[in-house]
Amino acid sequence: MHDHYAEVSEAIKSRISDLMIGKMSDLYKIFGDCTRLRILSLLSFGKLCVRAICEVLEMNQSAVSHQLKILKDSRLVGNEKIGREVFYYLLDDHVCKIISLGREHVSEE
Amino acid sequence: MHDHYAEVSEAIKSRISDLMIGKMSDLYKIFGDCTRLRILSLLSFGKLCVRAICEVLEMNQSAVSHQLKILKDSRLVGNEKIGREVFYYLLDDHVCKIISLGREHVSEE
DNA sequence: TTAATATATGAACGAATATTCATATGACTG
DNA sequence: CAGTCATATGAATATTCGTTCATATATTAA
Repeated sequence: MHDHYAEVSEAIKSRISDLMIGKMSDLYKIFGDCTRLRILSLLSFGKLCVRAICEVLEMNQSAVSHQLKILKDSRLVGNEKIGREVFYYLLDDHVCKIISLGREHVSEE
Repeated sequence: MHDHYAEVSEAIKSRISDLMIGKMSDLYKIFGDCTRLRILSLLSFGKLCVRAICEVLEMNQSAVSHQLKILKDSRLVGNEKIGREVFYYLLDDHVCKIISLGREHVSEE
């Protein structure tokens, strides 16, 4: 039987903390849904109100609002109410970078 | 009522294709699970066999193998059989970059 | 050959979650 | 004020998905 202690202990040292892993996987989960990704991709163009997002995505307003809430709770987007419309916009630079990297990756297949 | 046609049409033009969005969200889904992320993080250290991964993660061998299969099917890892052990390793540079970006993001909170 | 070890995999189960429906709130309009 | 429009949200439903259990395959050891 092969002894794994050496490689395992080095691996443990190089391990990212479980707290960090949890936060990171939560972040990726956000990106791991078509609707949210389409919303983020749209918002990389600029500020849009909910109805505009629904029109482009051809989706139920309720579904879109639910996902916008998730994006807002995770602080990836912000919003601003003007009259009875609510405009959403990207809050974080990493969003664009992460989307770019993902796009690069799937383009190279 | 506000007219959205201008902003919506610009948004549509800037939109990533749905096929692309689907592939991208599939990629992020992979990262959106603690177990898979921990495995990828471990493998960024170097090649490891299944049992070593199980030991570090303190997880069921079956659970780990199932996740390794998902990682392999999505071509993020490769493997090599030596004797009765199977060693897994990272296949793609984007993996490390995406993990780095995610780590940066969650670190800045 | 028999036993033990390393890994893979199908099925079952439970947990997480995206969408829809119904409805509530709040703002503008006439 | 009454009606309409924009958005938010709780509940229900359906589906996806991670883990476990049982078991199969393959390799090494005795």
